[in-house]
Amino acid sequence: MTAALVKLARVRFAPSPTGHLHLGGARTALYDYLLARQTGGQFILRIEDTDRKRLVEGAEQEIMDGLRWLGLEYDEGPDVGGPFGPYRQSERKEIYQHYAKELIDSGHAYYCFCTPERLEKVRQERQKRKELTGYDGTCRMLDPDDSARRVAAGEKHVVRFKMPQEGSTTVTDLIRGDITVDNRVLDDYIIVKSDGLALYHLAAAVDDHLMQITHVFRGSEWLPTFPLHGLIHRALGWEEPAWVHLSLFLKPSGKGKMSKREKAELMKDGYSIFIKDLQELGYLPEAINNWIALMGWSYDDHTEFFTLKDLVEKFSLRKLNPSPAAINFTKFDHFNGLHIRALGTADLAERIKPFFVSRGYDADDATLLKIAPTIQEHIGTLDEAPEFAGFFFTDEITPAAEDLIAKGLNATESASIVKKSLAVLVSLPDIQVETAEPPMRKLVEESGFTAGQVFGIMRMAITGQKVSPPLFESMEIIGRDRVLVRLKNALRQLESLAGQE
RNA sequence: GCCCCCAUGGUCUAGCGGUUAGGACACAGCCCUUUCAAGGCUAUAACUCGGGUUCGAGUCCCGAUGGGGGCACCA
Repeated sequence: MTAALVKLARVRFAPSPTGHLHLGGARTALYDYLLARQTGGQFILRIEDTDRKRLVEGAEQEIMDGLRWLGLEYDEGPDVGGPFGPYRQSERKEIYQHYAKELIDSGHAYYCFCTPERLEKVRQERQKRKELTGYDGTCRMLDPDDSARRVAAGEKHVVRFKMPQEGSTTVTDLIRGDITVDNRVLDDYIIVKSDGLALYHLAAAVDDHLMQITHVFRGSEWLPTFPLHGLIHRALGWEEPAWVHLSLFLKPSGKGKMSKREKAELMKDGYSIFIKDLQELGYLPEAINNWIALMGWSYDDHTEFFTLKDLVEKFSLRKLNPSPAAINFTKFDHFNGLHIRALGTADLAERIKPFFVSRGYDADDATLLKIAPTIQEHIGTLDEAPEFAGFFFTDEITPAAEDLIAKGLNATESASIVKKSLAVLVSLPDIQVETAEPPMRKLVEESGFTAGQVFGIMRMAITGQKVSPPLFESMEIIGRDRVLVRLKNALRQLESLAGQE
């Protein structure tokens, strides 16, 4: 009901293609998507590739693939187009130059001819004297006409934003309120590099304005340059978007951001902060969305299970939390289990298929459909499916003889159990759960052994595993003939062991 | 060093001046049970510290401490 009153939001996710799409980026994109969908506005993907040196081959594609896999379809972007394109900053060079010129003409920016070497020297000297390390303002004093002539003559230059030298600047963050900074600590930031390409600060401001972005979600690492961004909009006479600085994700211990080495270490535990890895590790996009949505946002006391659709409905800027959050993979596992169990049978069957195939199993759809419900409550990630249920697709079940001996029994007793079970099963018209289970339970009662002992041996004989899906359901799927063969093999092994007793 | 942000159990969080400080994950125990799970129940566990304001502060203000982030012709 309020949605109709809310202005349609145009929200952008603006990653730079310098690496993998990770949890932090995914959460930003998720919030972007949620606000856009909730208000009936647009979700835009903009690639911030102004730094040509840091480009990583394939990164842009991975971002696009990742977003789609997560279900975060964008309405405008480099590969889908849109009315405000191009959506790659490297293709918008002239646009930025136009506005840089405008800033220079209006006295809000100036040309700077200082070399990187000189800058570095100044920085070091200032550091030694424990002064602010910002630009010393040498070119700020130059006569604009002179500067323009030097530029026209082809002299190498950058463009700097002219920061007010007195007073303070106040910018407003939606979740943190007003942030006021002394202008003296602000630098005359470079906004156009000597190669003519704009730096983030200018490019993002220009694009956000031109693309009519209403809300900017970004990481709180942008807080220090936040005043600059506000000032650029103001210098150009533009209304600022609503700024939302999201809290950072900390490593599981809560102490700092994850380092490169720690990211690699994580993989050993079956975790990763990269979306692509998570997909391969058998996590559901639904679970990722649910989990990261709750890291920095909350709904109410009791609901924590959310589908994407739920989130679109329930998301609110008001409930965003400014404090940093430690990544908790254990909770992620919990959410993944929840979402696996929420899947329909056919859906689950389809999703586990690639994991069987990649393990070399010839997994057919019909069988997959049958085993899906038997494993649904038992697996935490999709990639556990093959190790848990691979025995459905192979006849190479080779349990070790000793593993066929039930707890508290010897080989002779265990062999007799198998023999009796075999006799019961052979006598049955079929091996359906309803047919096989009652007589087998009767056998347990009459034999004096425990259910655990009898079914334990059968489980090992039939599945080759100590842990498996429910026994009778598994037997039905495997089929009578194959079950009998596996039982007979087990009997043979046990008898040979019994002979040695 | 300078600047900025943050602060409720181990972790994610609810709380928006008066609550037995609520929930979730994890952990422990119990129930269910042919394994592993799932599910149900129970338990342990928190307002960083110090000053104010107020009849009354986890909640408002100031300071300290701690944690995080930033100080590039990267984003």
